[in-house]
Amino acid sequence: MSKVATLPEDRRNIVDDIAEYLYREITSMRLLPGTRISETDIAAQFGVSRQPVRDAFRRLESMELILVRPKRATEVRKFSIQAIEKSRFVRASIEAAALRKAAEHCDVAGGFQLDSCIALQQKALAERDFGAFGALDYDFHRAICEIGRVPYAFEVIKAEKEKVDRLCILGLAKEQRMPELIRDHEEIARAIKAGDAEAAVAAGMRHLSRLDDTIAAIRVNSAAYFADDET
Amino acid sequence: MSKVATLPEDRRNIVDDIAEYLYREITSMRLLPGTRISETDIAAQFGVSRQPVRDAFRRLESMELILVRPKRATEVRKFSIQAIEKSRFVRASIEAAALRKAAEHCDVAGGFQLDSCIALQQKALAERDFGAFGALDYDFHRAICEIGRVPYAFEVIKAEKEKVDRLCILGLAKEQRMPELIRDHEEIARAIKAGDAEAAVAAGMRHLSRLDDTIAAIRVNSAAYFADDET
DNA sequence: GTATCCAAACTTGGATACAAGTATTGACTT
DNA sequence: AAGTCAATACTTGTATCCAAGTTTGGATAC
Repeated sequence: MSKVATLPEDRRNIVDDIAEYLYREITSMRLLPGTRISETDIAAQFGVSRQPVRDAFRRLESMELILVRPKRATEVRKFSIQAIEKSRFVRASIEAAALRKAAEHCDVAGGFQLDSCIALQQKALAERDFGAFGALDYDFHRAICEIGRVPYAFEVIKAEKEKVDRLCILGLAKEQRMPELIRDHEEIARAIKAGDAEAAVAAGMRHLSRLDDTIAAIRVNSAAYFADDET
Repeated sequence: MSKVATLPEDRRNIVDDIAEYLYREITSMRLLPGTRISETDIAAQFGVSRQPVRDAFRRLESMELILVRPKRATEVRKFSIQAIEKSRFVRASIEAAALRKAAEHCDVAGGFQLDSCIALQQKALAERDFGAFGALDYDFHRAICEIGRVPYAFEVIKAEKEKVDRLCILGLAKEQRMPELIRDHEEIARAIKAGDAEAAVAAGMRHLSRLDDTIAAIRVNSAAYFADDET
């Protein structure tokens, strides 16, 4: 009875807490790439032993967010040009496939879902609510996957997006680009609703490529956060 | 001096050994889905403490190969219909993008690389060397990624392929289908060399879809290895 | 003043001991 | 004989201790 209710919260280990904390610190760039972190320090900070911290480190290591160097030190992983390239290729490939599926399966309800995302996004921009704007961008891309009946595609997009989003925090003048992004969404929605897969993919790829020069600029301005070669 | 030489082998932890061992056991289906494995047992088997085994378990858990249930037991993860669908969608998406790139960038050397793979594969089939046949299939898809100048794409394909390959070990009559697969490869190579991206993608997708009925059959014949719902 | 070398402090890797929860098996009661 | 309950064995989670290697800083020799 009550066990069923207590189980979910009981499942949350110390490891989960620490891993989630570090994940947020790193992906929000409060912990910068190259920063050294110590199992002992984090353990003391949370008032636990090193063991759960160890497990949390292992989890973040498998997410490629930290670099554990045996007997040496553990540090927040720097950006890798190759990793970014791979991530962007994966996301573009998945997004293209999802767009084709969406153009194929879009119905009236789906079209309305896209339009409603865009309208809310225009509202958020007008109100300068940039947090909501980002969340709605999220929703738009998720809607595409749902319309295409490939909801799992968004899991991949989300994972790849988060990798690059950490990087983009370093960028400037994001607000100026938002109207452009909304126009992209409008174009994508139009193509999907028209069932024109190729136009949807073309618009989608153009949308994604807008990040390229931003990333290139960050790579120059924040070279210290980039690894020299892949380790 | 000698330190530099000893470091690479020193980097190999016990954790790596255990994780690799378990990985091979699971992906080769020597350890069947649902089999319960214990940290203590594996530790005794390797003559080490539970600590490195724990770390190895965490690594395999993040690869979704095992399911660690706190205080209960750890077992080899069963197949999930949803996970298979997702994996196949991801691979198809990446492969389609790689094929387009390959058709765009293929030169004489690239064409020769593809033809040589196919020739060797025909030889392997004639000699009934099925191990070599599988390895060459691997090489063919890697060659496509290299020709398309997206080598990292193969890392994704490889990861997704391994997930499904474990499943396909349960299938039967793989040899009968090999000539069909070679003809697919020939068609793909022809389209790539001709620079016809859409034909290459079409042939590639047809190639991948040959697994669909095999998987459907396995799902019926080996229902015990499939999870009821996603956990 | 500079370079070299050694020692101490800090890092993670691994082993052991204990804690907490679950499943199973046995005895006991009905 | 069947069902219930409790004890026991087994699971993973956490804490602590020791081992091994790297780095860093200071002392010493030149």
